[in-house]
Amino acid sequence: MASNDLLKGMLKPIILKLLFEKGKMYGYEITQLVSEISAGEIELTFGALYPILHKLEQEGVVKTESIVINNRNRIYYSLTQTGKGKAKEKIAEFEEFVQTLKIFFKPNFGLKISGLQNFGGLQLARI
Amino acid sequence: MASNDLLKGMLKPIILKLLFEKGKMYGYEITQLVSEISAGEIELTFGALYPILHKLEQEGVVKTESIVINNRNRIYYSLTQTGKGKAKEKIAEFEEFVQTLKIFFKPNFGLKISGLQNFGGLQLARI
DNA sequence: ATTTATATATAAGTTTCTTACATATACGTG
DNA sequence: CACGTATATGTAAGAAACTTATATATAAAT
Repeated sequence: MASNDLLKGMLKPIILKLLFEKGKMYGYEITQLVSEISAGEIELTFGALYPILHKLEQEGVVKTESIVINNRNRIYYSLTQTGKGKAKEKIAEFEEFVQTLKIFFKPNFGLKISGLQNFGGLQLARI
Repeated sequence: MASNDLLKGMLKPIILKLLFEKGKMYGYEITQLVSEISAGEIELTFGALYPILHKLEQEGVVKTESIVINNRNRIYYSLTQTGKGKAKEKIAEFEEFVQTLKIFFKPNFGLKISGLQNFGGLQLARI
């Protein structure tokens, strides 16, 4: 598994993305899918997951639906109408952020090469 | 600027990557370069930066060199020999993690399409 | 004279996550 | 039948990382 420190701040947008794509999911299912998608790289623990889900519900971003399957309780989470809008924003922000992160390991960080910035008014763009 | 939450855990690997590429840098310079590279998306605050640098020094990952320029003190940070090895590891981890993050917004999360997993033993790979 | 840029640093507080604990049913295996 | 593993949700204490506010000091620009 990836160094856990790297996860900070990523869990909420990942959960929102999953709910946005899948429509509705229950907690345990989310942990399994995150593990599957990331090929075991990201292990979303319950201690992290449930507080996030509860907070999202409290904020009105997600709503719940409780059903009993095989004598076991299962709580489905889905985005509310307003939650869908917020999720879209967060997902866009997240995607933009990942693009930004990628720049940090491009050759020369995608910056113009010093001394070659200017060729008769031509500007070198980001690689 | 990107939602600051997203930064958590990313600052240390970013700093290590910069030191790895640039050889030596001072604190203020690091904040400026991070801002430039990320086109203002990431603002590395001093309150975050200096504690990280001090901790890295304490761990023997970086060493310092203090000089006076224009009557102002300037402290250069560079990776130690052992620090270079650690930095390489962290950078590799970081890059792998960014690749993992990218999967979360691929169509179908890069997973096999349900019901089409198996074509006479052929396995669909990640997209 | 005042603001902005350069330069380093600490401290209080908040958020976020980890680790450990708590509870309960279902299923497979020796 | 006992035991472990999988399924399912949850709380609480603690650690780690970052934000915000504060402090200090010089140089350059307006």
